[in-house]
Amino acid sequence: MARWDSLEQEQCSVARTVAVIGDRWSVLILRDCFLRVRRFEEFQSRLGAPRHILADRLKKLVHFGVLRRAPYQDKPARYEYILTQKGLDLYPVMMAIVHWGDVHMVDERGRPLLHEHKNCGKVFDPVLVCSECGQPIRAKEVHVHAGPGAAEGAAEELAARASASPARSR
Amino acid sequence: MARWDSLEQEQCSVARTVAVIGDRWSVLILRDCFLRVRRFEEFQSRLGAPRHILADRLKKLVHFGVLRRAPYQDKPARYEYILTQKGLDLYPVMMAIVHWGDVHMVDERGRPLLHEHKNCGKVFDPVLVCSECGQPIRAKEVHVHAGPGAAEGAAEELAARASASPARSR
DNA sequence: GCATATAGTTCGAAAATCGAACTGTCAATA
DNA sequence: TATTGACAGTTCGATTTTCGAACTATATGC
Repeated sequence: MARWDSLEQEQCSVARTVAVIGDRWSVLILRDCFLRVRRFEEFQSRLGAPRHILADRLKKLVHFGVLRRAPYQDKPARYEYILTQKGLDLYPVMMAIVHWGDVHMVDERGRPLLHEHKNCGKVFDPVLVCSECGQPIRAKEVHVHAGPGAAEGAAEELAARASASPARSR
Repeated sequence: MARWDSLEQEQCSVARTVAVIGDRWSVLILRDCFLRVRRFEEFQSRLGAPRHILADRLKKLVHFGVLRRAPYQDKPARYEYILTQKGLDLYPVMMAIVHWGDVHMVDERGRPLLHEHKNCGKVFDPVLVCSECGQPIRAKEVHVHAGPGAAEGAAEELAARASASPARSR
């Protein structure tokens, strides 16, 4: 992953997130974390991943503060991997991924899992809404600005791109 | 990607989504798509990806119906890559990724990009809410059931896991 | 005839991943 | 006491992917 370390430095929140969870095993590990899997052997048997790859990914997720490695017994020392708050904050990413898969990738048998919101007691879908007005968000209703951490020239480039080619020709 | 083709077959919406967008370049390509990039050369110069890898990923995204390859001129024939509805539906995934990066991976200079909701005119954050009651969703407030497309034994396994280890010991 | 633009393809070298076997610690069993 | 089993990794050679650089193909403009 030598080349990919530079992603962390990029002036882009997608790139920086991809540096953390942008490989297949990491996403699957996190899926299992949200299903309360915590131990090496259990990750391994569920995922079928090569053991050293699993060890590497767990190490990396700990390094990035997404998981923490907590002892659950001495003699012999054993550790389990638990989501930190930073890791728990990936829940919207996971749910968005699950929902897209539920809508676009299911077979004729339907969804593998259903999600029930304990607060209201109903099976639900996750919906992405605007923090300010509460309405669902669609790509075309969003305008992108350069923020304080933008790269040089990003503002101009975004402006040019926004005016070019009016959204859709056909 | 020989081994990963089997992900598509798995009884899990995360795995099936990962089969489509589960590598680094694909996510970065999609980021650029949502910023209205459409042409091979522009993807290539923005991403710096090896050209054959880019070609391969674009081919795959078209194969999965996330992008379509549309001609924009004859003589010589030239094509551009445009998000389909299936691709546009990945917007919540992208926004969730961006937001996590904004919160957890920014440097001292702040967010690279700001998102303005045209409907309400404000800079916003994406929030994941319950489709049924409209409240924001947290991982601990969700109970997972086996759905109609679940694997054999999934229901029992989930039930066992839900009762085990009451959420957090320390 | 030659440079430029666009969208790829080809190829050998380098890096990541693979499966299988091995290591180390300790408890329980024979 | 020797052996087996559970757990959490590490090591290793073979395979697969990715990398960077060069090359191909089509057409326009000088």
